[in-house]
Amino acid sequence: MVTAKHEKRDKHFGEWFRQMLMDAEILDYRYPIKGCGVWLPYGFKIRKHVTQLLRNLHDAKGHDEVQFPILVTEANIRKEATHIKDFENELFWVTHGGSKPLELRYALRPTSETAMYPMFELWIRNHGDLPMKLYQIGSVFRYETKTTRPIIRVREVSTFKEAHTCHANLDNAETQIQEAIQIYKDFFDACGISYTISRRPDWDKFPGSLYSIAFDVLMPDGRTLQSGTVHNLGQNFSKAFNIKYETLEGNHEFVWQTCYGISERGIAALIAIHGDDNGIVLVPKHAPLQIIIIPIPHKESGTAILEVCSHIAAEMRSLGLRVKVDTRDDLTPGAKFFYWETRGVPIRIEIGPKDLQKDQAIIVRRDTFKKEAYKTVDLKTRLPQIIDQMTIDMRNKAWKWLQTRIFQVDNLQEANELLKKRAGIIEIPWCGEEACGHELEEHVKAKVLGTPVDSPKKIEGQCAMCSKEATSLVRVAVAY
RNA sequence: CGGGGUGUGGUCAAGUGGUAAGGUACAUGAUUUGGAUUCAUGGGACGGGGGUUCGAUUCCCUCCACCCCGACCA
Repeated sequence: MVTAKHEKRDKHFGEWFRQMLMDAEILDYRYPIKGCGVWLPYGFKIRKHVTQLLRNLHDAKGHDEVQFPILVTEANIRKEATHIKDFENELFWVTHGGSKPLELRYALRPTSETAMYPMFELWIRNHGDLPMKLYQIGSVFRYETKTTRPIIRVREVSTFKEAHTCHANLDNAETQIQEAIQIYKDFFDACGISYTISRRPDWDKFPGSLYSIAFDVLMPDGRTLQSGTVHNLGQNFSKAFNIKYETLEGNHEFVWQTCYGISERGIAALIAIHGDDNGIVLVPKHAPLQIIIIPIPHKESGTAILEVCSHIAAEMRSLGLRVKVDTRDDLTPGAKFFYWETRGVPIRIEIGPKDLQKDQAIIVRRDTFKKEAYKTVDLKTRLPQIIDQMTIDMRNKAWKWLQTRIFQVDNLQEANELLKKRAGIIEIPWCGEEACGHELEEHVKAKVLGTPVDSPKKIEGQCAMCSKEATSLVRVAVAY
């Protein structure tokens, strides 16, 4: 009997991940430009479900979807000083129109604040225009590093969902931050992805923000992937872009802003967290195909088997499930098992001559490979249950795994040893001083993720660096 | 951006200063079908540009792309 193995995934994660993208036909990264990849039909369908989930979550909280241009004027991109300072070295520039050099060059947006906010200035007139909550899903471009990795570190982020909100005061902006965090929690929970939420240290916050809160996903190789961020921008950008509103009293005030983003890294996390050595494993919600029915042909009863298969398929479809019967006659059933396992189809139904006799079907779960026989008449009620249970089990498994990879230590040596072997996320007492944070990063050669937001723990003891009284735990991990 | 490595059909991979094995995938036809059935037949490759040479896939330079380490970064 087949069981789920994670040997290759855990020991050679990079190689495994690339293999998955190609084998499961998610993304072809052989495009001739560094850091760019092509979403394949199957991968694009997964992407569509994921982006639709994001749309639903944002729409439900009163956000409106928009689409801004990719080109940004140089003047605008330079308006907020700290912002441009951080992005300067990562910009792609458009310098020519046809064969003529442009007098004013354009940048490809590395994120869309500087594309959107000049328009916000025009749109926002008075308190009635607030709050304004917009989002878009599109591409941003960053020319930043030699070490690109498909989906995980790219030069064209092709699935960048970014939301931008404007508010009348800081309190409302803070409330929005909480709503954003909840949206992202809902998102990752629906995907069955485990995560930590940390408040980034000041030296690592989004350029131009008051503070940043990040969702980090621990990958099987022990490195964290920053997969979602929520920023409180304060009035930094509204002052730079002159976004003002008229109050009830007739005064003109700068708006308070937030922004929060999530990218295709969410899909990378989805693949990495649930996948095994046989392929990817999709949460039923996002699977382009949720049930694959594989007939086991037989000389005499072959036609009858196919009839039962299509009957079951029709029944599943009437439940709103995405289902398909694999009728290809040039492949053996075994070959089909492998084919659909690679692509992560959550449920497999096998129907052969034996099952026909007993009026039953064999149900196999992709995550556990658990095989069970059910009466054909019961499928209609049992399959939705199995799918729900599978979703819950996958999420629980992800969280359970994460818990085993978070370590609380009180000294640098222990932290260093754990991080050296990429054990996971380390939590260590910290006084909150930047100098100690940098010392920590240098000592363990890893990145400070920040202080816990999800489970603020009471902390007694001393800063592992300076021995002063610790004010909080700080998380540190080797990051992507 | 610094250091190192690698580019041979879709993919994996031998080999050569005189145009190139094999596996797998693909196509066609048979045969099989409860975990990748077997056989036959077929098409398809030396990353781009420049140089050395009678001749370059092979040697040199360069560009592009990929991989590893570091820096930077979501």
